Amino acid sequence: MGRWEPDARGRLEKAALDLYGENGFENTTVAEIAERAGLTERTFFRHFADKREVLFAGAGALQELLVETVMGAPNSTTPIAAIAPALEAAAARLQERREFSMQRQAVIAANPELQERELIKLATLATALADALRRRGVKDPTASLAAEVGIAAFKVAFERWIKETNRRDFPLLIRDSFNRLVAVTQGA
Amino acid sequence: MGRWEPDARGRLEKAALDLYGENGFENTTVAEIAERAGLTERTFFRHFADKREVLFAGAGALQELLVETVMGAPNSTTPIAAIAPALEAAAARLQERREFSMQRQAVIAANPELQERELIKLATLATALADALRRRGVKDPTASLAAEVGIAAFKVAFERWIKETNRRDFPLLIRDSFNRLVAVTQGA
DNA sequence: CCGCCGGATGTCAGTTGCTGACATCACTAT
DNA sequence: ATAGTGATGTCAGCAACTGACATCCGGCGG
Repeated sequence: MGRWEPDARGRLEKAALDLYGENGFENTTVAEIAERAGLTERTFFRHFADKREVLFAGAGALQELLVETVMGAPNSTTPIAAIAPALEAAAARLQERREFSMQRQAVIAANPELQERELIKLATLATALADALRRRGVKDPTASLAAEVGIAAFKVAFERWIKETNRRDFPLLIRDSFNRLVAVTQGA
Repeated sequence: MGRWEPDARGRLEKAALDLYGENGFENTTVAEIAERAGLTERTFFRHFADKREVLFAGAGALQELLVETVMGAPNSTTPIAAIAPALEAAAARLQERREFSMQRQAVIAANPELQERELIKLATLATALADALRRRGVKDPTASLAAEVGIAAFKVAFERWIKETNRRDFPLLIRDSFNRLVAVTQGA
């Protein structure tokens, strides 16, 4: 056995999510999170850049999944046809951890600071998507536009997935968003 | 003449923008801003919720403009056709204060915290747009989708407007974004 | 003309997020 | 054995933000 209990980072993530849920984000101090995880405040900040970031540790993996899926699409596909499957794959990934996703989203929905962080993470995903498209030869501003629109579709689908009582399939909601997207832009 | 120099709020806004530009957002303390404006730190926080908000005071007016323009569109218009002119009007408004808009954007571009705030302001605009559409009888998720897509088009056009050396007309860039949008979603 | 009230500002103390510098201590490679 | 490495602890300090209370001018009723 090592010198310390293993998975300090994971303990901090769990303690933070639980405390944010129990007492709210604002009423939770970093010292409390660290204490529940059996660590010190200073150590928390060695693992996470700030008090919010602890909820967004998984964003990197999601970005990789998106980019890999886009890059793996057949060469002939249009930008949207390359992006949509990537977003569906990401949705499936989130659906695998439904409990966690919902607990996390409830915390975020209750606090504007956390919403800010979520938005910049989504914007980062959009940038990564646009980058992937450009590497596939798509020119700007088409690449940026397709990426931003894709993320917009994702946002709307995600909100529906969370809000609806009869839990529909998340990737299916993504597909539905894209279908409606076509209809909406037709009527311009 | 009043008891104090007039327009304390305006002085704070100008002092903040200048100092953020001169020394960077992080290297500027609220005490410095207040001092330059001839006020105290406490007074700064009475006018603005936090250190970032001082750069986003105009967001409310922009939102009103958007909503009013959407509500003023003819009854028969499609969601996108109602939104696009609103965004063009907003673009025109920003273009009127080109100097200010650019100075402000340079400061925001240099700091992630400010980008977060900008993103949540844009998200608020999207919510307001969706709300306006719903009041015009557009159902969800079409309303949310149209609003989010509209903001996406705005973001891309704004970035182009700022970046390009040969300053093109901002509302025209908005229109161009929407046109490309149709093409991109066709190819799904 | 007097005194009271209201609103914008100032003063002060306190909490909390976050950082830099340095210490500790098991584990590991030589 | 000894030195080095990496994760953690300790401590001091800055700056963002807040609540409580004081101040002070202007207006307004009497």
